[in-house]
Amino acid sequence: MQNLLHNLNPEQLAAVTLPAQSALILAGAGSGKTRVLTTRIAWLIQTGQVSPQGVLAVTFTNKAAKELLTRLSAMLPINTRGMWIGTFHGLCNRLLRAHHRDAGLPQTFQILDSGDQLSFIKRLLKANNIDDEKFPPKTLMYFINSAKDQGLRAAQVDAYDEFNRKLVGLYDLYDAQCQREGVVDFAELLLRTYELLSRNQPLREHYQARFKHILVDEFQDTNDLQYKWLKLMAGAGSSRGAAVFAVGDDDQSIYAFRGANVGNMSAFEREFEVQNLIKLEQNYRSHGHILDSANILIANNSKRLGKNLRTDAGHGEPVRVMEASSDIQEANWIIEEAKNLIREGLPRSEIAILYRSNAQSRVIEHALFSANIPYRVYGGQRFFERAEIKHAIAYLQLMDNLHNDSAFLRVVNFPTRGIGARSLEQLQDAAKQHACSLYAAVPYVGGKAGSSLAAFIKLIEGARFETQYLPLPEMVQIVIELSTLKTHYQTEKEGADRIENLDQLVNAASLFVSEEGFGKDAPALTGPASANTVLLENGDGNVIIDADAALPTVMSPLSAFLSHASLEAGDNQAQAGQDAMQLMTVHSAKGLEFDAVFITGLEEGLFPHENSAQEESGVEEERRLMYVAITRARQRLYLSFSQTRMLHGQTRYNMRSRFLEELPEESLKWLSPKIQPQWFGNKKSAWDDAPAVGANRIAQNFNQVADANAWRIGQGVAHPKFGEGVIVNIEGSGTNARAHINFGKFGMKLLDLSIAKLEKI
DNA sequence: CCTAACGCTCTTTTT
DNA sequence: GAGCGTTAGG
Repeated sequence: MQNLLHNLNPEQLAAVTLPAQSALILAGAGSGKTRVLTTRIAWLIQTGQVSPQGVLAVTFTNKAAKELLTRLSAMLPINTRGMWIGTFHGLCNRLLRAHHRDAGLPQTFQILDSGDQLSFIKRLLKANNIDDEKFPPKTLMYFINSAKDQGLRAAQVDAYDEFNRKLVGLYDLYDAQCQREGVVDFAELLLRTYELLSRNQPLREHYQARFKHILVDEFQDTNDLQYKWLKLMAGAGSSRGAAVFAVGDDDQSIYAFRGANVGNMSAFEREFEVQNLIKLEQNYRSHGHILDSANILIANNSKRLGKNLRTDAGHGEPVRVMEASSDIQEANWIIEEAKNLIREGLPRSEIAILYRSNAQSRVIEHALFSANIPYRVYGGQRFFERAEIKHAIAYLQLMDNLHNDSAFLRVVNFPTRGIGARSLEQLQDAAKQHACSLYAAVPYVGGKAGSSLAAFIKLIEGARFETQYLPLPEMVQIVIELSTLKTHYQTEKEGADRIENLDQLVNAASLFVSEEGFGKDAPALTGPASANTVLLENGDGNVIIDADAALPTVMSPLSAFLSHASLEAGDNQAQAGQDAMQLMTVHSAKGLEFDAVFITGLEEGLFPHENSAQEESGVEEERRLMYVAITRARQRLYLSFSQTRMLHGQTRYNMRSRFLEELPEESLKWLSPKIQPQWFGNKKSAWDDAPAVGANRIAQNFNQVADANAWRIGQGVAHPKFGEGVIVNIEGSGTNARAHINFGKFGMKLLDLSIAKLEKI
């Protein structure tokens, strides 16, 4: 135990050894958050305060869960199997598998990833003759997901107008169709579990009694439903409730756009009667100038719990700032600086290039490629999202659940077997008429022996029969062959990579079987009974099976593998292993750290992003994003922006980011001359002072590119409706040019210069 | 029924 | 500029 607590600083020590009460740990960037979390669990177990079975630790990503588990097994000589450590979704999946009957789900229910969900919705709209111009699939998807993320069923959503009433109706239809097909989206995993536990008292009490300590990572990222879920799981309010140990950083809350609610932190303090609030403010990562920049930047945010990072490291190098004339020049500059760093002895993998949006990576990649520097881009397509893998998985899904229409439609004519749109339309009509799945509807549409559809059914049935007693990897192998996916890609000229990936899928299945404890001889389609299964009597004399840690107790290897494929989309790293520079969005950099970091594209409209600039809360989230970006750096930090940039095939002329003005002068070193733009006189908003713009360099630069008659930044204009205003920014060129114009009391407008009736004044 | 050409959109992302 | 979805033609 001595060495467990060894080397913790006083705050960390205090957090790790807190009594069994709910606690909120405000853990700043680089303050040893994961260390505290793992040591806390190890300490609780080692001191006998809790058994491994009594621990529930929740994370957001599989990566974080895995890291928790590995670091924990290094600390503790015990089997970690008894502990429940996983993502919200992974844990809910386990619960729903074990209690599928109580949750009203088929045993082989399948999980829709976001791509699946979108095509599911498109299909729903088409089947119900809904105009997808008026109700775009993405809008509906967002509507449904955010309702579920708040814990609301269709009936509970407040429909305040005609449009919303329609959306609610579609939400209801959507849920019904999911139920019919035996599929569940990500948010549903949580909502279903929440409803299951709130309705089923014996079950709820069983789990509440079991988990004495609940630990939550990245608490600032929880949404409303996850918070309610935690309250239920912990038995909040009851005297025997679990101790919830929540670790988070409100300054790193960057996922509000997908439902995360930082307000959960203060709600937690209140509702869990938190007596122990501990701030971890000692930073072990960054040099002084970098940390000062982060602290001073984030101080511009109004809604904060308040926290200031400090370091014992010296000031270190100043933060270097560069203005480039174009995005291409920006990329070339980055590469020159990176070469210097590499020459100084930095490994390439310790240099990261961050950007706000993925579209920015192309120019940088091109420059790196020309310079012959190995690099790795994060955030590309994941393994399980590749088309060929999705197809193979769909065959398996269909075999596991014949009513999964999404899977049916994906592969019924792939590879092509002469089943076209017309036959499928008929089939869909028949399915609707008989209220059954597409698979079951085949006999109704002349699925006579010999027809293409009948042949397809025969294929699926044959595959089921042939593989029913085979271990999972063989099963996958055979399905890839029988489906003719392999031969299809063999005849395709670019198919070699795809075949390689299909082989990888068989490997993934083997790996999954050995890692998740599915014996190689276990039958693939039926779940084996297990000695680990815990049986309990509930009040009605019914039996509750505790969903214990090992998946084999509650589901078949195939179902488990399919869940795995949806819940863990797999690595998206290209050529791992090589010492390569790291390219990624700021979002995906969260949780990582590097010796040297480049933050690129620091321009108004890009970072902060224009879609976030409308509301103050949007700008504050962008600022937190910038804070996350800065705090990734250990020793060197470079900031860059460009006068011109190609975006969506058009040249844009952006002002430099307001965030640059918010950094401490004394920590910065400008590598290019710093031109003082007049519109940054105050810190409210970059737009506010726009009318004061006179001749400035960006405008001049714009004039060099465009012809003399063109509109220019700073030009005063008159509009028939909005009156007098001034051009603040121009994007695009020629007939596509649009301008941000500040019309004073009418506010900022974005007008098409070739359409709007504007006069120069 | 299948392929090629056009036209629209377009943050951030994990599960 | 690129990827997707729709439409026109083979």
